[in-house]
This record gives sequence, structure tokens and C-alpha cells, in this order.
Amino acid sequence: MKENTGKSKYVVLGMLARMPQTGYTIKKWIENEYSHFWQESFGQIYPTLKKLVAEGLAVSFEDSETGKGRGRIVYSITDAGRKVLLDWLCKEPEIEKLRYEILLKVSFGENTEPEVLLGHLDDFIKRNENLIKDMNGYIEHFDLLKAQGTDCTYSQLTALSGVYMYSAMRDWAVKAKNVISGKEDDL
Amino acid sequence: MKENTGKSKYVVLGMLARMPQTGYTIKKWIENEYSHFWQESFGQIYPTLKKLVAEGLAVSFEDSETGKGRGRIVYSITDAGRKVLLDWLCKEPEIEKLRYEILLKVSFGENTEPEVLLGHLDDFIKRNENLIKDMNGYIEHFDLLKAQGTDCTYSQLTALSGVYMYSAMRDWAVKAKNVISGKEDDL
DNA sequence: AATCTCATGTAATGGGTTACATGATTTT
DNA sequence: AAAATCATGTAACCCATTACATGAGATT
Repeated sequence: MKENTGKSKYVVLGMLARMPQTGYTIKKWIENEYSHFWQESFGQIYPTLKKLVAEGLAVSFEDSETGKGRGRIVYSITDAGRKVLLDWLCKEPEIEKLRYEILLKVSFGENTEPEVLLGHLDDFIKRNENLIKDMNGYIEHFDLLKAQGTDCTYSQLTALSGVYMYSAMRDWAVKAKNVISGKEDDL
Repeated sequence: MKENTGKSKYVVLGMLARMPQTGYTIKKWIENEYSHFWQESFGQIYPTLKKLVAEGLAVSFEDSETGKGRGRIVYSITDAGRKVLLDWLCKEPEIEKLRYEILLKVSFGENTEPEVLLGHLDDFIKRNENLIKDMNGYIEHFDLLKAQGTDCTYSQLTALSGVYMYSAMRDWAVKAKNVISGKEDDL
């Protein structure tokens, strides 16, 4: 039998380490604050939660009295779960495999008119600019929480990575536009 | 039946648009110059090539006289293939879904000692620094080709994106190290 | 002689998204 | 009353990697 190399397990475990919560809130959290470097679907989260319980890494209890939805299931991490999370944290992170479709299109740019790429790059710049704003919003939000005594240094650092990443891609796209449209010769 | 949303088809088509070549050389090319934004395995490339021929987007001929290996199969793009490639190039690129395991670990940093993350960040910085060197090497190489009259602006631009991307991640990691080790308070 | 690179291919497995099914509560 | 959000879950499908199988030629 093969070792499970999937990471969903650890993401869910990490989320439960923060606070006991439901599959739904885990999804929302990842969607909001992790989107620039991670994503998980319900199709991964719910089965993963069940597996965690089966392996003794989490426990669940049904929260029926609140009457929200059709019975929320709140999961909590166990000591065994914390140990598994810690072991994973200590292992060297795997090298990331990225897939930027826009870079693929740029690399095949000779097969089309420059205007096509310039259009894609414009959209890309706008998108990155909006994402930088979002990320800066999160950073400010974490500053507020910090002022109230909540430590969120690590979350703030990941938001900061978004600012760096999106800014770099925006700057590159601006440069690429100038080169493609002939405004600049040199890189 | 579902539309094929996979991109391997277009990558292979784009490679064939550059020059007729074998599955093996396509793989090597992607490995060398595309690794920072794309990757394909033989398990994808060879079946894709066969499908392209079946769909009339490429043609193949066996290159047995050279006697290299056990009969190379050289593929060329057809006019129909060029049309499919062009259509794809004009479509808006999909939003990239990235997965940075190191950012995941940083975000769960409160569950471990700072030293663990500092170690990961050190490795990450070194790795990015090497990649920046590689990318700058490619850019210089393309400058040489340019001086010889070969236009490779688009390939050079994708290499440049690597420099921007890796530099941003390196800079972020240096900042993160300073914040985690307490040398810096503010972001 | 052994190993590396060139070269092609398939099968098994794993990982992940999407679509679908269901239904209550909250907001408009 | 309708729409959005909260909430859980499964099945089908697709995408991709890995392992395996094969073998020639070049290099060490």
C-alpha cells in the first residue's frame, strides 16, 4: 500500500488545530485567506474529516440544538492529531509545481498577433492589482487583531506572501507589455 | 460528453508549432525551460501525441534511418492543429491555482517551534536563489541567440517571469525570517 | 562492464474537481 | 416568495504522476 502523499489531511488538521469547527467553515476559511496559495473542495474536505475521525486524529460531535442548517458537525483535533500535524510541519516542504496558463500563452506568442497577448496581460495586471488590495486588506485586518492582543503573525506573513507574489507578477506583466508593444527593447 | 479542459494538448501543440520533434524532446524542453510555470510527464505527452494525430492536428513519421534509440517518431503540426492552437491562445487564460506547501506550513506555524520554520525558510531562500541564477542564465542565452538573429522574445519573457517570481518569494522569505526571529516587528 | 542518455509506451493508482442530491435558515 | 447562505455528502469523471516494461547507443 502506498503512503498517502496528499496534503488535504494536514490542511484540515491545521484548521482544526486553530479551533474546533465544521467542514463548511474550513472550506470558507481556505477560500478567503488561503486562495493565493491553496484550495480545497468539499469533495476533499468531508471525506478527509471522516478519515481523520476513523484514524483517531479528530473527534466529531453533532451540534443540533442551535438548529442551524441540517445539523452541523463540529470536529476537534485530538492529541494524536496534533502529533501528526507536528511531524508533517517538521518535514521539508515539497517543491511546488505551478501552472500558469498565461505564461504558456506568452511562450507561444509567436503564433498570434501581439494584441492578443497584450489583452491577456491587461486582464492579468488588473486581476493582480485587485488581489494585492485584498491581501493588504487582510494584513490591516490582522494589524487590528494584533492591537487587540490576538497573535496572528503567521497568518499575516502568508497574506504578505500574496502581496509579494501578486506584485511581482503585475510588475512582470507591465514589463512584458512594454517589450511586446515595442516600447522597451531590453529586459 | 465533457469538453476536454486539460491543457497538455495545447502545450504539445505549441511545442510542435516551434518545430517538428519527438515526444522525448518535448519533455526535455518543458523540463528545462518551462519548469517554473509548467510540467508534463511522459504519461501525458505520448498519449496526447497519439490523440493529436487521431484528430488530424498533427502528423507523425518514423525516423528509423538515423538508428537512434528504437525508432524515433517525429511529429509535425498540421494547419488544423495551428488553428486549434490559435483559438486556444485567444481564449482568456484560466486563473491559476497554486499550491505552496511552505506557505501552508508557515500559516500553521503556531503549532511548532520557530526554528522549524526558519529552517524551511532557509532552504527555500537557497532554492530560489539558485533558480534565479538559472533563469538569468536562460535570459543571457536568449540574448546570445538574439544577437545571432533568432527572435526569442517570448521565451525570454517567460524566463524573466521566473526571475520576478523567484525573487519575490526569496524577498518574502527573508522578511518572514526576520519577523519570526523577532528582528523585525512590522510588515 | 556498467551506467547514462535517448526513446516509446501502458497500467495502476492517486488526487482533485464538478455535478448532483438534499434541505434548513436568513436575507432581500 | 425568492434568493442567498449555511450545511453535508456521494458518484462520476478527469487529470496527472509513478511504476513498469523494453531496448539501443554513447559514455565512463
